[in-house]
Amino acid sequence: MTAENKKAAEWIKLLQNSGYRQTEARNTIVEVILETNRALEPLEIFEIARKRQAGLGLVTVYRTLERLEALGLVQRVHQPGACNMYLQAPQGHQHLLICTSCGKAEFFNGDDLTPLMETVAARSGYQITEHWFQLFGCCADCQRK
Amino acid sequence: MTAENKKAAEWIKLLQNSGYRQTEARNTIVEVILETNRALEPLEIFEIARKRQAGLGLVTVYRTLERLEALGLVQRVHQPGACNMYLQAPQGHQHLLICTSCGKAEFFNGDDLTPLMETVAARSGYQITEHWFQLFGCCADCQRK
DNA sequence: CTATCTGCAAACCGTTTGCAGCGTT
DNA sequence: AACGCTGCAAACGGTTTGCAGATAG
Repeated sequence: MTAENKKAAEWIKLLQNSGYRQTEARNTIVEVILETNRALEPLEIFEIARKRQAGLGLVTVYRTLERLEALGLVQRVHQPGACNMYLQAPQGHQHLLICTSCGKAEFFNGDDLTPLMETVAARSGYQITEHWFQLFGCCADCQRK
Repeated sequence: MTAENKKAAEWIKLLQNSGYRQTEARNTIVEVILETNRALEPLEIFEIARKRQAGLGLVTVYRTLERLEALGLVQRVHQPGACNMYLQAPQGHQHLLICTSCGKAEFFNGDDLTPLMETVAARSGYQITEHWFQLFGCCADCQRK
C-alpha cells in the first residue's frame, strides 16, 4: 500500500466519521489531490479525475472540495494570479513555498516569525490572531532547465 | 491642502505623465481610495464614488483600478474571504496588518524576514524571488469595544 | 428504507469587452 | 482634430443552486 493510498483511506474514513459517504467520485477526487504535489484548480481536478471516472461532474468536485476543506484536509492556496487552487493541507501549522515555474508546493516551518509578530503587535497595538507567510521562487529542478 | 488632496494631485499627475487623462471620474475614484484606510472592493468604491458623482459607471472603476495598479499606486489585497480588494500601495516594500473587525489596514517593515528566507532557500534549494507576509488581528480601537 | 450523493441545467455574480458618443488635451 | 475616456449592454467564466433520480449505509 503506497503512502497515498494510506492517506486516501484515512481521508475517506474521516469523511465517514462526519456523516458523509464513501463514493466512487470522492475516492477518485481524493486520489488526484493526494498524488499531485502542486495546487490545483477545481477544473483541473475535474479534468484529471474524469479521465479515470467517466461521467464525473464538475459540481461534484466543488462539493467534495468544500467538505475536505471543512475537515481541514485540503486548503485553498492564494497566489498573485489565482486564488482558487487547492492543496493537501499540512499537518500542523506550516508555510508554503511555491515554484513559480512548475507550481510545485512544499511546506516549511516558520517558528522564527514569532518575535517579529510580537514586535509588530507591541508597536501597533493590534492583537494578532492569524498570519500568512508564503514564499515564491524557482525550485532546484526548474533552475537546472 | 490636506495630505489626501496633495496625494491625489500627485496620482493624477502620474497618470497624465503616462499618457492618461484627468477626468472627473478618476478624480473622484482616487479621492475615495485615498480617504479610506481599509481595502475596498470595486463595487464599494463605485457606491461611495457614485454618491459624489451621479452617472458614474462601475466599469470606469474597474478600468481606473487597472491603471492605478499598473502604475503601482494601488495594490490588490488578498484575504481569507476575498481577493478582490484594493488599497493604496505603500512606498517601498512593506507588509500588511489588517484588522479583522473593522478592516483597517496598516503597513509595517519586515526586514527581519531575510534570515528566515535565506534558511528556507538553503534547505529547499529554491531560488526565492517573492514573498507574501500578512498579519491579521484586532486593532486597538476594536479591542476597546 | 432513508438520507446522502450525483449530474444536469440553469441561475448567479463579479469582471471584461464591444461600441458609439463624449471630453480632454 | 485626435485620441483617450465614458457608460451601457452584452458576453464571459468560475461558482452555486434546484432538482429528480441513483446509491451508500
